[in-house]
Amino acid sequence: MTHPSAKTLDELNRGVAIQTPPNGIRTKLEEAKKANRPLVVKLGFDPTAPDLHLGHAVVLRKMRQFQNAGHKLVVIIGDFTARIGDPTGRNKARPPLSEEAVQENAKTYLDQLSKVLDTDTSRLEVRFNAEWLGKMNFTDVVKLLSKATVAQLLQREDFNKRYANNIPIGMHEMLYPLMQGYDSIAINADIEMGGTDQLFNCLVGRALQEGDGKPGQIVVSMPLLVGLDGKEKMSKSHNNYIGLTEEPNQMYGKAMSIPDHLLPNYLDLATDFSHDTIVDLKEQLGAGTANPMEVKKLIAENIVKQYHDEESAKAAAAFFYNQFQNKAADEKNYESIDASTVFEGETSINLIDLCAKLQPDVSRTQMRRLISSSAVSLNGEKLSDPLQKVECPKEVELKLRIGKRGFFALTTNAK
RNA sequence: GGAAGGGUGGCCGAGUGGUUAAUGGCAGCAGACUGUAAAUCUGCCCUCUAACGAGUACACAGGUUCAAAUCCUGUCCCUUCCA
Repeated sequence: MTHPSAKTLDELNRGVAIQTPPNGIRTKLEEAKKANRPLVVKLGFDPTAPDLHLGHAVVLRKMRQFQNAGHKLVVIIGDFTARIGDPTGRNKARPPLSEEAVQENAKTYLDQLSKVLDTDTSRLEVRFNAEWLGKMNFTDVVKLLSKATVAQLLQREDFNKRYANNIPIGMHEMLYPLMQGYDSIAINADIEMGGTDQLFNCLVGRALQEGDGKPGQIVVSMPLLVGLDGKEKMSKSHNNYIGLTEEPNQMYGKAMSIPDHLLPNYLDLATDFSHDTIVDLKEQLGAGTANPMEVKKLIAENIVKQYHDEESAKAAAAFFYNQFQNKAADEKNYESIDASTVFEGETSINLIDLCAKLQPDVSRTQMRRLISSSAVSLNGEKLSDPLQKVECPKEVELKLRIGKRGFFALTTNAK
């Protein structure tokens, strides 16, 4: 059990968007020290979306700091919610998850969490909320419901908005904050973590605990990370995310696609550079003395390093440079394809047939358009006629490029 | 149960009988340029076809018409108000 030194407190407070009540972290730390026990820090997950990304990592990294300070994390998998299913709007066919699927997802979570957190069971506990929510009978539920009013729930921004705009709000949706709040009672949470979008739900938890005659949890909200599109928050549904388990090259490339204006934001929320370095880089960006691209490269490499290792990060940086920045086409990395699988014995085939086979996901109509807009090149030479014949390679391999990211090398291995 | 409004391409959103595969915006893709898969500009953006062209598409099922996303009937779904 470490003592809440000024340094620890400082670290824990840094980067937090909102903590309720103010100075709550300090209060809790002191409480814990007095009682000589670790704090219980809670974070909830929906078990239906097992892809964690850098946005989640903002919260996770803060939680890691709590771990380092000797406190205990409880990750709650909302399997009960998933069991009910969500009949809202378009996603009608979202079947309730089976017991096995939930377990499987939980395992996936743990794998991903290990990228940031210490997953030693003495430091991190995983609980399923069906454990307590599943046991409640209707009397319990109604009792829980009586703790909140419709007006209170309508204060939540998205409910409020939807109500004002005639967009449906399911009763069960209004129940979610209460269920989530009840989780806090069940595990005696001292602190609940989340993005600022979770503030409302977390506060409900605090209120419920107090209504239950227990000390209310502190709510620690981390800023939301803006996604690669530079607009929406990072999320799977906007497809603007970098997943924690993505391959180094992809991670690096995606990081290079963040808009320039987001750089300071990413320095703060996604890198583990020292505070001084971050301040320095931000200053240089502001003053225009640093090239945004170079800073972006630093960020990209740092991100890959965090979720893989130093070596992969360097390799990814080199790969990116070679593949996309280097003008010389020769040394790029091509996916090796056995020509016979494409040519199937023919000595030559149409360009469009060739491309269609290499990228079967793209419809032929689309491929035709791609070729016409000169997105395809063969051995460095742009081709724009879909019907152009391509000879089956013999000794020398064919280097075919489709769009920015399709690199294929056709070779004849046989014979 | 009653009344009113609504369901359009990945999303938002025009269109209320006829060059409408359907304006516009967002997202996506490509090209140019560059400082990167940033920014900016340009083009593309249902499928099949070498092409002429054809096939699907405006909740679903029918109907009227030379012609329907657009009119009629029924069904399903959503929203609001009243009970």
